[in-house]
Amino acid sequence: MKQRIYDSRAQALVDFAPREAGKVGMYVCGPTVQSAPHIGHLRSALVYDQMRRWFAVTGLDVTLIRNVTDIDDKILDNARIGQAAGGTEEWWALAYRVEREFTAAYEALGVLAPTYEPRATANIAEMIALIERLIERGHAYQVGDGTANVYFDTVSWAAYGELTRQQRDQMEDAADSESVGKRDPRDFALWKAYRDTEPASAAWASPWGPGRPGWHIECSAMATRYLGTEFDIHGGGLDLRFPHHENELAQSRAAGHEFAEHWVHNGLVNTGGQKMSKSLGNSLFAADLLASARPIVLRYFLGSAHYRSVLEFSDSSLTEAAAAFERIEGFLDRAGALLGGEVAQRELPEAFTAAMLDDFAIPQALAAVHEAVRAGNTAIDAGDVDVVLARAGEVVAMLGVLGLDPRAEQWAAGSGTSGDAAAGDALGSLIETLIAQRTEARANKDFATSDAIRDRLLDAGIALEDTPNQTRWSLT
RNA sequence: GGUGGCGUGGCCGAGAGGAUAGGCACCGGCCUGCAAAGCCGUUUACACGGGUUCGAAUCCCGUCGCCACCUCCA
Repeated sequence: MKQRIYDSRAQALVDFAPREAGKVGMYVCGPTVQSAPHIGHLRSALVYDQMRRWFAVTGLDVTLIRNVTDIDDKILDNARIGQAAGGTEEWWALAYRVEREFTAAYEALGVLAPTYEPRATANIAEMIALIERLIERGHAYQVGDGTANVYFDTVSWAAYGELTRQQRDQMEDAADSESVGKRDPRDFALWKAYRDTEPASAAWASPWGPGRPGWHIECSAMATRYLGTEFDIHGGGLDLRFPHHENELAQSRAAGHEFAEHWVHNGLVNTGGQKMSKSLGNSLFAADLLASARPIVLRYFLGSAHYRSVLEFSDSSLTEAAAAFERIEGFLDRAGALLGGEVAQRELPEAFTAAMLDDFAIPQALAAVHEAVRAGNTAIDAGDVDVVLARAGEVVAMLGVLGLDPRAEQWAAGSGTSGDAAAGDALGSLIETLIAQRTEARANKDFATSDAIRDRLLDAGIALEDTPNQTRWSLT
């Protein structure tokens, strides 16, 4: 069975075959590091993380490039706002601080580091070279007023609009077209002239004069630098289809590069049926989410809708995701207790593989996980060790592919007892003592005492579960 | 005005011409001293109106509602 993937440009599911056998090159638009990461950023990163993990499972050597846009209007604006309020942070310090917040959030979620993470400011020379090439080929121009502004000439590129199937004359005009000397309202900035209201540190020398790059040119330059003029997959959020990706495609093709063979776009996150936005006050910041749920539960939640669908977030989302995920964890715990140790990974079930090959259908893959959990639980109740081994091994394998194995090193810090190991041991020892007292009380049919012990522990955040041979405890 | 998408049971969320997706919640049963966990089972669906078909949530037409994007000194 072949890998199927939905190509946004073709607007169809297509068979995916790497351009070069055994290898896949992916470029994903990373964040503009202007303010704190939110749930949408996390979802996007996770989508491509799970894609690249799956490609690796199928035997491909993945090169994943995810950029950091660290120079942009909003970064300069936010630094200016901070300084106006009495702060001292420079735009580049702000960008770097926010970049580290993103990295921390990605790591907390178990998003693997990309193969490389280029910064826009480290690729200015490549951008300038690309712009020069576009001017030479007649697809870009410096405005005639002597400023350093350079625009892409959309009229010169007949295929303009091919990604999103838009007709040039049907597009709304840009509001700024008159003031900056564009030949056509649809033309977009490749190089933005330095203005004296901006910090000198935000300007680079160029053949047209000091300035900084436009938004889109960076991705064309970086994708080409690290993946070549032709590569397999370009991804990003659905909101980037136009203008960002349309422009990237136009300028790259106009420069004579084949560029991305397939385009993929991940869906956005809604709350209360609305896109989240700062003006609505419904932003869901990564830091808050990571503080209100275990990271692995957040990761499970973010994978609970297909990557191209809108994902709805509500107050109960994380609670529900926790309940669902704890069901899986509970099975692994029970299976581990029965089998007396680590569960050896087995082959992936057919249904799981089929789901992943079908455009990364993770909700269906999770259904396969739950099927195995249910069958495994039944086998535990029946004492059928062989079946328990098989199902548990499959569950571990599937969770591994999705980056959701609760026993993985990644999650060690965020699970179980807080504090150091000694404190954990001391707590465990205390609990075991109380459990022993309760077991004795139960043996004497002194249920008032046994229930009191259980209630006290529950108040302290420790839940007890009686099994046929032992009483197990867990933190709630 | 243009482009793309969506409307599935209390909630989340798959599917896409012919059986039960899955999870959460709820209810009943089994198990348990009682719980918890687990297992079994019941209930509640495919926005609306037409059409095609032996058969439509799934295809076609229309209507309604909702969402995203439409170029960056916003």
